[in-house]
Amino acid sequence: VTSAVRPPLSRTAIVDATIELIGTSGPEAFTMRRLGDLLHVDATAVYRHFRDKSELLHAVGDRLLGGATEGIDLDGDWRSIVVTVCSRVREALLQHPHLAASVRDAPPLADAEFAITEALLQQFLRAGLTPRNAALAYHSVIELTVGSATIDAAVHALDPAERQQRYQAWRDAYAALPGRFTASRRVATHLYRGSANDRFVAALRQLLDGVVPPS
Amino acid sequence: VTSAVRPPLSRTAIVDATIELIGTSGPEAFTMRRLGDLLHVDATAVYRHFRDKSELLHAVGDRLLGGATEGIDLDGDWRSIVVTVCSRVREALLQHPHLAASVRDAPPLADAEFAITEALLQQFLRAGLTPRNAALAYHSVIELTVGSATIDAAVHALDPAERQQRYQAWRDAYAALPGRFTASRRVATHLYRGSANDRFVAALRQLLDGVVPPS
DNA sequence: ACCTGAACACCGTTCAAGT
DNA sequence: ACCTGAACACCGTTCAAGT
Repeated sequence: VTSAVRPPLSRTAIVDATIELIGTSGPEAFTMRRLGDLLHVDATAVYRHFRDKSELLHAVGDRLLGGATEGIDLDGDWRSIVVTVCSRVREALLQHPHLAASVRDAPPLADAEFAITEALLQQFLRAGLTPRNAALAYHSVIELTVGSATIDAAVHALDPAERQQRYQAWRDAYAALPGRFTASRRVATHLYRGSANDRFVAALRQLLDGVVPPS
Repeated sequence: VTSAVRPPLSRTAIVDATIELIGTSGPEAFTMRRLGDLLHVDATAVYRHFRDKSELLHAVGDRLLGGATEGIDLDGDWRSIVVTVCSRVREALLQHPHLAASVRDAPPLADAEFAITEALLQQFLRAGLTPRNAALAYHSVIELTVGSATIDAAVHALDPAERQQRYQAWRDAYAALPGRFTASRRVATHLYRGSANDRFVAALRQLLDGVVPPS
């Protein structure tokens, strides 16, 4: 009997498997043992290729952020470009909340992060901001993007029906508040409406309007 | 020999101890076993008062966010009120970064979170927004606040000298990028300038300007 | 060179038993 | 009523041993 020849592990294969694991079963499903199972390898074999779990997550982070600046027409409307890049970053962070930790700990993650920063700063300069204000705008949009991803991450893992159910439960909670919470009761029905991504884009566009008032 | 009479555990005492544990040794030092040690009690005794770890963190979160809406003159300038409340929320999250996780998982945390939501929504309604737009504005400022806290948390834990050193290292990294990163090199010297809190306030004010264009 | 498998030092949590 | 302590089902990681 000839057994199937398994190619040796590689950093690339491990990163692929990690992303698959997170994608299918949610971020909390990622453990080294489960990763080993998926790779049909002992869990500890991964340690030959990555020093530890955080180094692996780092590599995953760079992979996921890698697509954020791909194939973008850098001469289009600057607002739209910023929205697209940030939406992609948010999407990548949503896939993997652990990623937010890597992002916050050491900004210059790797190539992907530099490319994102360059793209955003470029657009802010194109929009006519001074370098100083471009830097501020960059910090602002990144903060909003990371915050949106952080907040939405848990709900994002649910399937659509469960998600809507949870949003409804939250609306109900605000609607049921006692007397002194007049504003909450009045607004309750409008909270968590639409997709989280739409809310993010709306927020980002408003932020950009504050940065460069629309003419 | 009369042994010292230990008062029975209470939710309050457990929350106090948890905050102490996090405050002194960093958030990763918090485990149920260590909490038990600090309380001079078996780790599992806590389970009589809290269903599980996440419920305990929930209560801790509410305690820390409790001060965010205290003593605020709700008839002042609405922008300033929003900035103050959000700054306090950010400050609370910064002190205890792992709290951001509890915040994101289940918005209706408890009393403190309802009070914050009410205060913010109230101000947005005062500013003339429709309930629908007030809800959007609320989501926006919370996302920015959580994002700012998430990003700044790691650096915030450093002492000022180390912090400036790290910011300088990041500026240097961007300044040293190769040819095609023109925008990054041009803006590098302006990145991470001023205090993180000032950057946050600047971002928040710009967001508010986008929400309600200044007259 | 690359992987295995036992082992270590932890986790959160349950539950019968104690007082 | 409240807490203990053993136990369970996990973790990430190390390291000698295998091939």
